[in-house]
Amino acid sequence: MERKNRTYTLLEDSESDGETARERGKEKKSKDRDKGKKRKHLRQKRDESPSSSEEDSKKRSLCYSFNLLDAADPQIWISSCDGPPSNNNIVSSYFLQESEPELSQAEKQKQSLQEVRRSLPIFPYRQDLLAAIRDHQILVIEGETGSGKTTQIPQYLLEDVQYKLSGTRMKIGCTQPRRVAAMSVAARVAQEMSVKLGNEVGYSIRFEDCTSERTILKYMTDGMLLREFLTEPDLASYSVIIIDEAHERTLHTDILFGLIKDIARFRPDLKVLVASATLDTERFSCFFDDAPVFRIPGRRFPVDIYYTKAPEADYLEACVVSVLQIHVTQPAGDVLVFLTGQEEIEACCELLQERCRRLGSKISELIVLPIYANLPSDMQAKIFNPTPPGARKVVVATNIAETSLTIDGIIYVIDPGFCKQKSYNARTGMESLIVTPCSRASANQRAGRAGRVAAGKCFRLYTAWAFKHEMEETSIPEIQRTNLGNVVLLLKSLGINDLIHFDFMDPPPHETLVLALEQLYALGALNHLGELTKLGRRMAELPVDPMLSKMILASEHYKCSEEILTVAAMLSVNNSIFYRPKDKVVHADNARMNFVVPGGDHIVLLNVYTQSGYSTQWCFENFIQFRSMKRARDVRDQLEGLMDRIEVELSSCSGESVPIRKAVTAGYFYHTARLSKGGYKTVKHQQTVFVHPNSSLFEEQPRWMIYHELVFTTKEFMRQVIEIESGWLLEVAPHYYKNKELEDSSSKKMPRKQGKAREELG
DNA sequence: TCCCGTATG
Repeated sequence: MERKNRTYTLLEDSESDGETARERGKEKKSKDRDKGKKRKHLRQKRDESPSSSEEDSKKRSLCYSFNLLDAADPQIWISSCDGPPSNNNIVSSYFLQESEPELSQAEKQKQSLQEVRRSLPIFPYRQDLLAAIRDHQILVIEGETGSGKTTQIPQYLLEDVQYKLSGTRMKIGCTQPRRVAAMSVAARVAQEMSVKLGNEVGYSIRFEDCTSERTILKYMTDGMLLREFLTEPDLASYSVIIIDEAHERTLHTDILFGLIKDIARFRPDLKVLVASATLDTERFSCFFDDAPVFRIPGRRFPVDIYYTKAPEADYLEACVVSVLQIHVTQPAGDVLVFLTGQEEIEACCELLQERCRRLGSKISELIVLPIYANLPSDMQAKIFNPTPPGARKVVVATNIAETSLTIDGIIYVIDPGFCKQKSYNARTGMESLIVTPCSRASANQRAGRAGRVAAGKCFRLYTAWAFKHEMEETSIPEIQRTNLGNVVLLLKSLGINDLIHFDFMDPPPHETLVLALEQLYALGALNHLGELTKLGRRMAELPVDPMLSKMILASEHYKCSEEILTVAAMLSVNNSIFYRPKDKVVHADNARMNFVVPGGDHIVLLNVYTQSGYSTQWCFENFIQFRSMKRARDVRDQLEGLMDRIEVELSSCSGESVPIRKAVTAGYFYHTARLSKGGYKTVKHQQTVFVHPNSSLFEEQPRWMIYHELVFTTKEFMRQVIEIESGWLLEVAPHYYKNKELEDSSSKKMPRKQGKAREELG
């Protein structure tokens, strides 16, 4: 195993920081805590022969980490315990991986665990790290994957004498971007500390709080800590907050940055650690008032990087050929191919299988396996099966394999350099998902996947020039690519009124904030001064988007809260409820048609939920994603549990459609479209939009519709629509709609099928 | 006429 030289660097600029922090501390003690204040395509050409490029000056050698313990890198994936094993969420567990069949003495096991701990790259830095944490309130930790930072730093703190002596024992909180990471890391640390998971060491994720009063170390998702701000705006029960995987720049992590930087000012006793992979640590340091950076190396095997000599036009074909070349010319080792989505992956797998069939016995066995988030779990699990001797495994993946899961045995990575990226246009309120060149950081992450178990090779299907000049250094942070309605409501409820001047590390587009504020005002969540109303406060209690929240609150008036809770839960997973594999499109579409009822897609979703048998078998037969159904049930249960708090009584309209659609309208009146020549026009922006072909109303043409979301793919599509009557708009939002707006001036000529759906409703 | 990259509360 090759290791990079261990270098210890502690960048220090702010000599007076400790001083001022202490002074602030004195100030704080004398005053009451003021909680109210808180608040190009890269044209590509494949190398003729990847292995023959020794002389190629473009060949690079990078080192990447070998990772046993990092949060983002689960090594073994097993089915979760609850429910049938085949179709559940896959859950990782270091715990099971570590437990050996021979039941030797617990003592012996404990010893070997401590040996493993001492062998981690971070171990030699233990004392310096503790000293740095003692001397600085905020510390940026640059730790490569596999350094052990996620599991070890909290333990070092807990073992440290200083920490033990520092008065009241308060919690250490450590955030992770993903649920599985929070769970598996907590399990690992509990094992290392010989405590029961949920006692001293626990985790907190949505739907699952595995902590107790004894918990002093809590791993959690970043979104969960954000929610905790609502009940504890100064995080008083924490003495240390660790923001892990900060480089991923998730929406929630970015908001946490601003909030934590703020509370750190009047809580000098709070220690903040921002842990990130290499890259960007200077930016974190800069944002946190020049906080020092502490560097820890990781463990890694070298990965040779190969580029193409010229751009390649057809990267799918290039992938297929590259895989086959590796298979024929390279020593044993599995291959990981990064593509952008389900369709590409299915096409690639088909091509590979077809060519292998044609080559027949001339080549050894090639096992081709797809993986993407929407693939049913039992099919996902196949990628973790060990490759039989003599065969080679090829995993064709989306960027799910970039951070969310790790496959053992990968030696070769093929990277065409693209990914699908969501963007949000605040002027139209439209989302789009577009294939774009990925960032250099992303490309390096992909390459690193080849160097986990041994030295590896990464074949980049673009030129070294393109890598250097056409790719961005890092990806655009999520906060700049997404609708912020939810975030704005949360910040408002934390008492942060001036969002335009909120301390964002990378501020979102101005229009995004303005649209979010505008919509919250229209919903009645904000008054004309931009302050939260009573309604707004109730809306903020629910972990859903503002319009959905308003819809739920409105359902009380229409006596259909039971149904609306279901609709809300189903909408929150709607993009993946119907399973539609390419080879069974007809069957899948027929199965879906069986659920169609009049009124629109929301009513269809309600119908699916009502009819759904809680079994994998039922889901399989009806082309429904079991995982999504399970999630919908979880969301619904959670929301139902919150109804008390927001004072909504549970009631049912026995599935009658009009009250349900009126409640939806009360939340989504901003999303109205009216029939016009050649499609629909949104009422507020006069934008031409179309009914999505998957909609139950695709062939109907009701005059007025409410859409759940607007997405641009090949056209401007409304996804999830219901039919409404224009009069309802005046009923639910008289402050927003004028009678004049709703007059039908343009519809002298009625389209063929107009009104059909309504007749059926009776 | 479709196409859902990945997460999260």
